[in-house]
Amino acid sequence: MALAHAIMTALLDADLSGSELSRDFETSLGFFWQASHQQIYQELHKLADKGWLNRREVQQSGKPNRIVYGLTQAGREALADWVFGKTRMQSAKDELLLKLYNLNAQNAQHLANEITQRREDMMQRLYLYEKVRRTHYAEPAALPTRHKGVYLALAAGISHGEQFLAWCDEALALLSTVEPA
Amino acid sequence: MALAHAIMTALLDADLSGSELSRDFETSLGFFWQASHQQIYQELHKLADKGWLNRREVQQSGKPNRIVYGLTQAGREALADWVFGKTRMQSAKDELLLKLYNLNAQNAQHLANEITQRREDMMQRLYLYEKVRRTHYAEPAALPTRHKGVYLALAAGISHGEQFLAWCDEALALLSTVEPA
DNA sequence: CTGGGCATGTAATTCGTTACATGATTGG
DNA sequence: CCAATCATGTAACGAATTACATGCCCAG
Repeated sequence: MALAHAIMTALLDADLSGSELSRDFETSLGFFWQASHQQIYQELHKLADKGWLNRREVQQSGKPNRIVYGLTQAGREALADWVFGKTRMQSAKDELLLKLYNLNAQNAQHLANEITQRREDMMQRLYLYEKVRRTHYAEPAALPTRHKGVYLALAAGISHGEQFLAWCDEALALLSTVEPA
Repeated sequence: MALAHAIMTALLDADLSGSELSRDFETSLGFFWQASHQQIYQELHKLADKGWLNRREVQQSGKPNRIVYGLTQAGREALADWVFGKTRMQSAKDELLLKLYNLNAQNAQHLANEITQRREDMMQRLYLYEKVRRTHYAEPAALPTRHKGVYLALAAGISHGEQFLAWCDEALALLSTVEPA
């Protein structure tokens, strides 16, 4: 049931449409939660049926109409309760590390390429995160309470990203010592 | 299909039974791949049917018999091929960070407790990882090729863990500035 | 000889992914 | 007008979780 709460969390600050939520799950929120647009649309229907979200259609000139969802009071309460429940999920699955277990002279170059690619993706992401930090969270201790939590999630993303870059460098250095087949 | 390859990877060095695999997925491998025993038993049957694993029963005095699985030649080849395919999964889902988005004066203490708990779990895990590194991977550049890959996965776990501890400290410090309700 | 734990498994349900569909809009 | 794109959605399938089941051995 965690996707439901992820969606409601994304709606705390602003009402959003399915595609806007989808984009959030690819960028900011995407660091610690992923969901496809298909999942999101399904879940939005379920949540609206449950009475945790309300739904309204917004006319747009020169664009398809958006269907915008917002938290109801019941939704806010369900979300607040959920925070006190048991926290279970902390899954991390990474095929790349699995593949490294299979390292040999034949595939070393291939794996090095994959790591290089990921390094670049992470740099890109870090650049965005750092920009957000500078512009909105320069002085964490002075933030309003809820924003402190958002800042901490951002900080987790940034420090994980920096650690990852360093690991990539170590990995590429070590892989370069593997003699090609 | 990645669970199949995770299991085969775990069987590269030694033949294992379902419960032994299960334990591996909780500890070493568990850092970047998780699987329940139910999933593992199901997948073992599938893989044996496919001819990628062989299966033999080992009599044990004073214990239930173990059913031990090992890679076949076909399994080794399928695994080697898989390394060259597209690497998609890098999912990370963490309810705790999601909950931090919902930070307020009421739940700050609860969240601080959860972070403290996770910090201790991670310390425990790091202690094990560091011990393995010291005893088996003291000089990475001198390792045989495949072990270099295993080392890199371990190194990813360790540096991620260290980063996480630092983040926990930052988080606890900032949470302590939230006035209780 | 019984209660608890371990190794192995099955079944039902929920969650997530892949593939496909539809209408409307904008760029060329 | 045609191709590409966006927003919304459905269907089928595969993966993962939850709940339950069975036999066997050990400790008390």
